[in-house]
Amino acid sequence: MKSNRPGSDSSQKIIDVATSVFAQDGFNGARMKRIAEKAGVNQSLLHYYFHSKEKLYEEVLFRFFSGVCLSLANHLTIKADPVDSFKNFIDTYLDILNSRPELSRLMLFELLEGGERLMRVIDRIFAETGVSPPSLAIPFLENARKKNLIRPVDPVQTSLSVMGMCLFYFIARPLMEHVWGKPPDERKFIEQRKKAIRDLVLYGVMKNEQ
Amino acid sequence: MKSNRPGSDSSQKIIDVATSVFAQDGFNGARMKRIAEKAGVNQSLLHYYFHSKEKLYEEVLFRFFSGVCLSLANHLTIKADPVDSFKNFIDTYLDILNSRPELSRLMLFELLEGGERLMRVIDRIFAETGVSPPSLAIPFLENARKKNLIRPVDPVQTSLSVMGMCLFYFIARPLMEHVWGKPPDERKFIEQRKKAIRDLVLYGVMKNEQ
DNA sequence: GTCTATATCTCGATAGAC
DNA sequence: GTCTATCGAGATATAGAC
Repeated sequence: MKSNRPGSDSSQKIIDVATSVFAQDGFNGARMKRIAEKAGVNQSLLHYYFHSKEKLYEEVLFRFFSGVCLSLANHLTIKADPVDSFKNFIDTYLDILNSRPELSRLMLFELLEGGERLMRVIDRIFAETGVSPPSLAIPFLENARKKNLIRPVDPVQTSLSVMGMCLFYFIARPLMEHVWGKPPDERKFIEQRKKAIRDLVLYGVMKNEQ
Repeated sequence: MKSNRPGSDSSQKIIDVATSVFAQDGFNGARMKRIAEKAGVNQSLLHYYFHSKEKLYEEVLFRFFSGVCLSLANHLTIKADPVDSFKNFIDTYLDILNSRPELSRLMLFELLEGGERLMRVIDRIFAETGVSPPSLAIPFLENARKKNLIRPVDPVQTSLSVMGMCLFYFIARPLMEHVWGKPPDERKFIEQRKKAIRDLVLYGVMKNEQ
């Protein structure tokens, strides 16, 4: 299990640890020393493999978001019933955010820092796989629209709304718990979150008979 | 207008500049040197007035969020018609976010860094003014609920949804423009954003006759 | 590939003159 | 109150032995 084996996998280990450290502290807050320590390798190995902190970070972003996009593309399926499609979309999105705590943090740190590096990564992913946010989101709205089940909503606005609702909880959790109190059961809370977003997107808060 | 006047207002100038620099770069990314330069004062003045970077930052957070809470409390009014109340709530929230670009960035940087300092600041604001997120949000839901106009939604879930929808646009703008293209008129886009959030919260995407 | 040792730089903070 | 000068810590990055 030690890293100084022949045909060493130190490089992969570094990427994995760096992903978690960058997600925890952001690019500015992350320390190369800490990554080396947690990976159990010498600090100069990071430079040997990845040249600089900047390059290491971009490699982390690319590998991580490639994986997420693939996972999203695999799990999102358009059902016959548009309501089922929405349900699947939101559930999948929240499940992925929940199973990879790094995702929301890497994404928001990047957005706050301007997002140039993430844009480059997204372009690269799109060029290699054909997957992009619009290509993931639009079919669901068009499907429902064709069947005349929904209002003619703007896909950009709706995407912003759904992403904001889904992402925000994972970022705001500590503050939310401080202000509203800690929910007794975290797993149950996620399920409630899913249902709340689903119901809000589909029906809003108004009573049906209104 | 120079800073070395008697009865100098350098202290206020430093706070103002520091607010914008911390919002731009986050606590870790911000540089005391840059704050001093942009404020047109010597770097050691920052330490003379605020002792340390940490203390300066907390002072920035407190003054800024106090102002925002006051502004929110002033503009939020419960109307006779709950639909008008919601409209007012969302419009006010988006207007404030739009008029103070630092707000969403300071808030999200704080959340990503754990939020301990923001929690302390919120407690302090609550102790001094009685204003807190629940005290701002709950009356609107209760008002509508009493009149039996809305479903019995969870206030925590609904607050998370509304805040997420409102905040996300201001953070994701660069990426959104990269992926979906730049909207031709920014002011118009904000108004569309208001309407989209309002309609989604009230009615969801489903057609009324559904 | 992996290590030790170190160069180089930048940051936050302080001492002390004025 | 405001300045100059500087300290000491800690960061990224590199040189070179093994």
